[in-house]
Amino acid sequence: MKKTKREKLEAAGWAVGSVKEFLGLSEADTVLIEMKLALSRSLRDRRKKYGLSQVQLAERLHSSQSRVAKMEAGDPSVSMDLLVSSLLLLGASSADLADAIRGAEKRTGPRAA
Amino acid sequence: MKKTKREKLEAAGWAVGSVKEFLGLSEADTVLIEMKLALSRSLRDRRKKYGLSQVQLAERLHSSQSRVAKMEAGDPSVSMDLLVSSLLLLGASSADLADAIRGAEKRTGPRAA
DNA sequence: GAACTATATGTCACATCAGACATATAGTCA
DNA sequence: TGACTATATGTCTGATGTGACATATAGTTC
Repeated sequence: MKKTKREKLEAAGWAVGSVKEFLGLSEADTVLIEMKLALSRSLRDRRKKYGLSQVQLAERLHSSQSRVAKMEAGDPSVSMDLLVSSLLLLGASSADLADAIRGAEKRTGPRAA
Repeated sequence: MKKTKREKLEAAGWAVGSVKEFLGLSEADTVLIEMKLALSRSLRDRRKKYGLSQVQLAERLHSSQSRVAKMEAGDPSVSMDLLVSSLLLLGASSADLADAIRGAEKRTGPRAA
């Protein structure tokens, strides 16, 4: 079964080195976390840029100070949806979000691939 | 966090740019939906590019065919986290995701990612 | 020191999302 | 026709995210 699936994959055009993307679940997880952290930093930067406290931002988001703190801390209980919608409510454009996300590739050491 | 029925209508409609005014969606809500739709399209494109069925993709994501269908349909029950992590498992890079997201504003027709 | 502000952390009830399953629809082919 | 494949849709239950609250920590001003 698995052999068949893999054969189909490679026959469909997967580069040999890229097939590991399917198997490397933890690698995808890492990139996802990096993306969230990038959005977290972007949120904090944007909040400070407008001179808002976490409480003031929470009011604007109809949320709470503790959740804003967790958003900025990259807490696992914060979803990407919440981060993105919060950034949008702070005036970010989709291009701004794209910029924040673009550099979030996984980093395994001092050098980035 | 108010959504659900609006998103359901919108996801079913596909005339996103005009639905915003029809339903009176906020700009942030609209952009978030557009971003999710952009990721949905990107997921479908990527799956087809590798010649996978929804069932085959579901197996690799450790998910189900119905959820893959909902992801690609832009169903409101699908989170951005799920879309992004699925794309990452399909080999997308953070730069790929940035590209998909960047054009998600003021879009009125389909486009490949 | 007290009082005040800003941020962080832990917990909880409730809402939302997840995978799974059944089933419906649509297209293909013998 | 019927069998087969791919995709879509509805719903259930367990898992996860959310806002709210209490409380802790840190810095500032008096």
